[in-house]
Amino acid sequence: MADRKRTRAATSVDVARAAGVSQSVVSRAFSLAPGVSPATRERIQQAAAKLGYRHNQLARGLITRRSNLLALVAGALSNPLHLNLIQSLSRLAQARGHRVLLVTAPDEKDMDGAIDDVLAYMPVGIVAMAGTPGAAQVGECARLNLPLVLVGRDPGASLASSVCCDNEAAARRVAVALLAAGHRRFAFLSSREAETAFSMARERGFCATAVAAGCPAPVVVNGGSSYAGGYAAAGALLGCGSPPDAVFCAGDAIALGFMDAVRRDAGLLIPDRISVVGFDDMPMASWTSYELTTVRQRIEAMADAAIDLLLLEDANDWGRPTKRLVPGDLIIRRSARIALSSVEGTR
Amino acid sequence: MADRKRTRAATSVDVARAAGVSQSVVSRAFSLAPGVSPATRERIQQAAAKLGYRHNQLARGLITRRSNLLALVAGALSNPLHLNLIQSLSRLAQARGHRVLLVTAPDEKDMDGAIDDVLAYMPVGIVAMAGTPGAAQVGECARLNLPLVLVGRDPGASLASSVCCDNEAAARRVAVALLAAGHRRFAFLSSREAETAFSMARERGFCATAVAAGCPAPVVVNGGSSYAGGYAAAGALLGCGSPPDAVFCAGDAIALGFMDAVRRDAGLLIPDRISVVGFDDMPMASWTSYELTTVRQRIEAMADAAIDLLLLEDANDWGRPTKRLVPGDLIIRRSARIALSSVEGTR
DNA sequence: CTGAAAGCGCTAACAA
DNA sequence: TTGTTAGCGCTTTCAG
Repeated sequence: MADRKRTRAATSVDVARAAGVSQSVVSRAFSLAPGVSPATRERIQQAAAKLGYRHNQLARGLITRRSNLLALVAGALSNPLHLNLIQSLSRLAQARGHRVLLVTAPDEKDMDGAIDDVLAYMPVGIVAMAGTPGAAQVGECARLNLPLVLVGRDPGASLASSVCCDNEAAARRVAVALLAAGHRRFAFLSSREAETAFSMARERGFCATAVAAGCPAPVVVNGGSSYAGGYAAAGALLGCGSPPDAVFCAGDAIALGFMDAVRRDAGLLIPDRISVVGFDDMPMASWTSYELTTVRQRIEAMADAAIDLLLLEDANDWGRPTKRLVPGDLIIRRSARIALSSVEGTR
Repeated sequence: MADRKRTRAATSVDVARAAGVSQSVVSRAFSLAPGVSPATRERIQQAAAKLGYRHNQLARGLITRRSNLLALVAGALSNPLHLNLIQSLSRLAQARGHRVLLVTAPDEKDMDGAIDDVLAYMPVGIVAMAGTPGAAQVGECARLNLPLVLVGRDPGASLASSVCCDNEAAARRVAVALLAAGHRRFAFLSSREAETAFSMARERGFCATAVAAGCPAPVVVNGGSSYAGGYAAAGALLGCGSPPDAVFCAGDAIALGFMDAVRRDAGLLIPDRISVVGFDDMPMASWTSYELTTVRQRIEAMADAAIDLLLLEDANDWGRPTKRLVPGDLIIRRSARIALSSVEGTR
């Protein structure tokens, strides 16, 4: 019955006419601005509801010179945790009145194109994940005074803000716990081509602590960042001489692959003969086949910090880039000989 | 040097001035419309590049009455495959010149609010995943002539288009293969509160085929859709009387949980004493601890079909809703006693 | 092939 | 508290 032949959606002008007020009052009513009497506001709501009016975000963004979109630029999405991160980011952004514009880069190195084209939507800011934007793009954001925050990646020398798990500290904690349980011969399985900063930070914290305790320098094997990589690394690691008694992996997928290889091909008992520790705490880590001891990343907290930073920089002007570190939690399961008592207060 | 004190980004007017043409020619040049001489086009490109001009999508969307955003409304994101789906969707949409506006619903049932608010961005269309929009919202989209396609969910009686794995056919194929290998006592582990249509379609195809072959009706256990659910289901299933000799699970996570329970608690050999088959083919299914025989969903193909449908409906007017079924591939691994030869042509 | 002009639906001064 | 008015940056007739 309410469908006259109007083909276009209702606008604020229609609402104004229906409510018997001017269009600008309608605008104020919907932007929650002050200066509208409760009675008028009510009439406007009624009229709007009746007409099925919807606040046009494009028009709003155009005049405001800023959409309420938060651009999420993603590189190589591979880890199941990326899904949680996306979800948390989107949920939290929405709670603050923003929506997420998701742009995936063709590959991890090419986030720059993605950043560039998201600029056309005048977002409130950009969150970059699973990849690292190039210096040129970071600079461009700075020039435009557009908040940019990396999550899960170290910005290195660039001027972007970031929120990161405190990889190095967590890795040190792992080493300390392993040391306390009597392990001495360590190995570290790194991620990808070892170029990723987060993997290097984990390696650094772990190895430095082991060496400082008088152990031989851990063997570092680079087998790629996946299950297959971890599986393959086992061959390289266990084939020669005396195998390590504890291995720390740059990611859970690696650790799980390594465990499977150790059990199937080497026939070594975990953790009796060899302890393995992962990083991330993805869902599979807790499965009974693995019960992987690992470092949990607080994804939700990281998402929250990222949005916080973004909105904060949006309010103020670009200052120095901020770096926010979120601690990782050591989750003790059964893949490593670590006594719970040795890690008081890690959780 | 190029930074004069201009604080606002360059607009098409600036470019026009710099190139010595009118603004409308600039517009044509950038919307790839015909009717601009190569020479002029070149001059415009130069000027634009020099000024760092970016086509403002908000303004374009406003005048055009249609942004080039594709709204992706997601319910409960849980399965690792959801990440692939999001990624594929976004990649393919981008390839066609669109960008993805991601809106996550607070919970699976409440996609309606999400749909409602995405309408304010005048998207080209809406893709719904991991949840099912309510009838009211579907109707609203129809009224607005806005393409809506569900992926991975059956639209039931509603007027939305959909692209789905052909769950029933795949389930039948699983039953046939199991039957051919001599299995007779079947069980089906269903998903969630058994209300999800996709789980029911799998159950239907599987059970009907088993019964038609003269087997006793499969035992159906509902343990939730996760690893934990599958793990728990094993207790219920293996505790009483004669255990099944083959179990088909509504999802891989369930199957993996079930396998772990069978091996750890019941001590039964897989596949010698009991065959297990999953659905989805998530990455973990191929891990050597499991080597799960399962039905692979062609995520990429589904994403492609979804976008296709959307853009097609966008071009034409809303007609009858279309339903596109994408076949599932039976992937033979070692968790079930199925001879490869018995399933010719499934791949 | 190019230019002038009229808006898209909204916000934000400014006036009343 | 409300109304008037001038655009935001772009597409799109319609003339030249």
